[in-house]
Amino acid sequence: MPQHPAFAVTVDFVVLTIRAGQLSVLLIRRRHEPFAERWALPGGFVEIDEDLVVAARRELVEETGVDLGRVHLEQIASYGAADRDRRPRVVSVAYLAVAPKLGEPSAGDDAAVAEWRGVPKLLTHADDALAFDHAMILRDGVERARAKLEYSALARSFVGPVFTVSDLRAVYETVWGVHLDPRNFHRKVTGTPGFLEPAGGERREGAGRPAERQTVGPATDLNPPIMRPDGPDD
Amino acid sequence: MPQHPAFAVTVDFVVLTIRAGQLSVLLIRRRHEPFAERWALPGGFVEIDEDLVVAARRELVEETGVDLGRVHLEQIASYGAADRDRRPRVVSVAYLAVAPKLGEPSAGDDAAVAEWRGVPKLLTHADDALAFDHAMILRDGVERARAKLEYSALARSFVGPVFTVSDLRAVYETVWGVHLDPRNFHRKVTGTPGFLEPAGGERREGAGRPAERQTVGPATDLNPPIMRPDGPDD
DNA sequence: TTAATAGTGTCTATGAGACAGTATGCC
DNA sequence: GGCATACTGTCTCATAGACACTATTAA
Repeated sequence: MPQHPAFAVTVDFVVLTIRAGQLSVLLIRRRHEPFAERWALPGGFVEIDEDLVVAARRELVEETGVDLGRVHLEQIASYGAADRDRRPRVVSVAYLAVAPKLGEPSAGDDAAVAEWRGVPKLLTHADDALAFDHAMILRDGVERARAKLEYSALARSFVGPVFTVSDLRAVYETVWGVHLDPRNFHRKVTGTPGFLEPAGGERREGAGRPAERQTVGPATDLNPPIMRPDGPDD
Repeated sequence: MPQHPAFAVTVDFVVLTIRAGQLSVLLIRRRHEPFAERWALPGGFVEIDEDLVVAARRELVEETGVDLGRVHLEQIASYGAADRDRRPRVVSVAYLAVAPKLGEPSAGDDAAVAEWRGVPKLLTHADDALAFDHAMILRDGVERARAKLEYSALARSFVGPVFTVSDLRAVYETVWGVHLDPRNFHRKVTGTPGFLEPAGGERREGAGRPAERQTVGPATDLNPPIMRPDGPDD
């Protein structure tokens, strides 16, 4: 039997949420080399007997204090180019989490700073701004989220348990960076069986007619999908 | 700085093609423990300075003699449950390849046998039939291929450089396990700009009017997609 | 001629996008 | 009242699915 080359395995997290009307990702500023003082996705080394997702959650808590409860979580991909890291060979498994507004992060462990950063601005210069190949991971994660809004019920993961159709529309508009017709959107989401359940009651917010409260229905897929318009328009 | 736990990293390949009118996957029968004599996806350990995709191609050639030229290739996901393997901790990165009819495989290296196996029958008892967690990997790979037929030009990867609309329809019918209306399918694929380019000339094959020869166009995405009918019907 | 496959045309139902109009709140 | 937001209805256009029909071959 051959000797197996010894790899280090890391997990990295793309945690997305919407803050201040902007698609945001949780970043840390690295305390140690390599890439000390550079911004990076939270993550770290997997223990030898630790499941990958467990490791990802642990590192997230250690570095940012953010505890993902039962939020949506899925694997993005693995990144293992032979020259991707300055240390001995590393393969990194990236995960995507989508959550409603979480608490403020608090830096800990290997992180000097932990905070939410706006995605649109970050993507324009991510290669310069982020450590390792985290720019690519971020792009893949954001694109995954954007794509899943089309054909899955992922959008509900960005809002709390009770929300309105407008809240949901804001998710689509924010993540896609487009403007959607409120009337057609309303007809679409309320007409998709199992996507929304009326929660009863209304919610007043500033001017205008109060919106009916909604909660999540059993549907996990949208069929037919909500088509994404061609490109950003705002 | 902490010591990094030493992982072994493997690559596994789900190579799909259509043989004898059936969606087929390339499997090997393992020569060595663990899971000696069991069927498995081709794959093996990644060298310490080797890119993941390079390793996957190398292992495929070593074990099956199949050399993927410029065929479609993408990562499926990584599989790293802490108890997934009997050996020291292993994380496996799985790749999907889709190719037109390749040569006959020839067993080599760690493989006692290498051959194409029909996917539908395999999926019904994959957990018993395949080593490690390769049943899950196979399912994920097949589902990825099925999904990508809808919105991408992946179907062309199952056929040679010159083909007919019927060939392409056979791909969809075989991979999805459904029957499609030949007339609507023809209208759909010929009406999607950039999907097909007439290659000139025709092809006679048994009875019936000869089909016009086609070759691949520049399009990589299908918009609107070709919708997959509800379920298998043959 | 018959059978088989390739390709075109036509009808209908569905749904997306545009947008008028109504309901109900705040100022 | 004026304005903003929520919600409903209506129109049009595009397209998927069903299927009639024509075209071209082999047997």
